[in-house]
Amino acid sequence: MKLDFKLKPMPQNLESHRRYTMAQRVFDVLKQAIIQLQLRPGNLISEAEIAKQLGLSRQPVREAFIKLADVGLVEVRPQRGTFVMYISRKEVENARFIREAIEVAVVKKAAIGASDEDITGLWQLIERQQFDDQNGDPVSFMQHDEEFHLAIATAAGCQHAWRIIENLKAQMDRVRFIALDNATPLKTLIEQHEMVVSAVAERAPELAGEAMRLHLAEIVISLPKIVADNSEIFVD
Amino acid sequence: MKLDFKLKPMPQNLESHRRYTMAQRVFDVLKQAIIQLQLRPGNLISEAEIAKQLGLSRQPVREAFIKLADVGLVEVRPQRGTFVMYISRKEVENARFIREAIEVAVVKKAAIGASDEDITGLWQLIERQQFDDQNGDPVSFMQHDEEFHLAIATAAGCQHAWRIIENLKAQMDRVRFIALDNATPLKTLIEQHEMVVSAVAERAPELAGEAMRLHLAEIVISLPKIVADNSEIFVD
DNA sequence: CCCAATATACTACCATACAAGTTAACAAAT
DNA sequence: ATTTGTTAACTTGTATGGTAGTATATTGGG
Repeated sequence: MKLDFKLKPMPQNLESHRRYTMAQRVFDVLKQAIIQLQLRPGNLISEAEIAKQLGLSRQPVREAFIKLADVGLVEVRPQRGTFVMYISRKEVENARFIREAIEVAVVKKAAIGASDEDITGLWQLIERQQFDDQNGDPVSFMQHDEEFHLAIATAAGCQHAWRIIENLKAQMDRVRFIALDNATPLKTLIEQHEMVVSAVAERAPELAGEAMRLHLAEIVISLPKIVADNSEIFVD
Repeated sequence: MKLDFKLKPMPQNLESHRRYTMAQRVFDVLKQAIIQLQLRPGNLISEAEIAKQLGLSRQPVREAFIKLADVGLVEVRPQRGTFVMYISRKEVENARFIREAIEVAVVKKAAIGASDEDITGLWQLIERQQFDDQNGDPVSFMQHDEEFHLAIATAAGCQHAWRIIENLKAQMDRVRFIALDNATPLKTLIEQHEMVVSAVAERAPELAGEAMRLHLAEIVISLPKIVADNSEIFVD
């Protein structure tokens, strides 16, 4: 298989350098490659080959594989190979369910405890999303969307929750990557974000929770069409 | 440091044998050792030493360390060592919060969709817990408790949720291990379980959710005393 | 032509060796 | 006595070699 991704440059900051091991860097690179479908479901990726392409030994690659398997992006089959997992509709729905449970609880907490500065920050993030929409820049929007959800968790004092959600999102992000153009218009998503922040600003936990629930249900609506258009990379 | 744990025997079933790697076995052993405080917070555990004690090379031990670090039971400090993490009150509460969010959502789903056989099974598990209580066998109870929560997830069609909860539980299980004798009487916990199953049997999602919420709040009540009695292994 | 036995070319798992960084102890100089 | 420089004994990170299992191609017999 032909690949052409490279490791990101090592950060100059020597302090963070120490903890940013090769294995972690390989994990980051491969995760992005999988989410952006450069590595497609079903592809075989071998320790040796990836190692050669990235110019290092099999060891750090192996550790990256193990982490990718934990997140559910690849399957390591001993003595057989490591394969990019197909996108499972069922797994996507499972991830969505857990994410909904967590994020609804988190946003309720945010509605109770967020500071005025937190809320101002949320509105600012929405403004940037509107800017992305006007510019027709869905990639930038996807990033600001992530920042938005993280900001809510932070406002609720639940940054810890993001560690979990981040892994769940991996399952959903491949779907969202496909959907960048042809799915729910950004305008709709932004309006849902506005509903959430409005409820938080009004200190209305239940309302905020329901707004978030509605927002996270969006992927369920868009999924059938995406599956129909890309059935070769789905299972279930 | 002196240790005396051993690897569990390899399962005879050759099919599962293939996937049960040494690294996984080491992970299981060390996780239990940490939860049961044989490896105490602050202890240094080195790849080489554990490897020697288990009769393996550093490689599988290293992979186990990485997984333990992901779960938050140890901290790997490059070129310094790997240390058993102190129990963080904050992290315990964080884990409890996420677990509550997930399990409440799951039990609501169970109340809607559980089959009659599922509910019968839940009552049976409670009977076993009552048996454990009468026998004064808290270790057995702890296991049946775990089975109970898993059974609810299964009844809701949410076994996938257990993967997440299992990791969160690691944080809480050390606390529960300490609390085996001196904390909440098992009778109280069992009554809470009964409340949950009753609500599920009545197909009352909201009631079931609240019963579960109350049950999971129990650790918050017992935590302060446990921290006071064991402050040397806690931080925050 | 078809099928079975066999060789070959992979794979991941584990063991071992080396490299680079940290810590602590100890010796020498101030 | 205090500080500084050096050394030695650790640590984890990375590289490489060997082993066992699997899949595929190939070959030999029907």
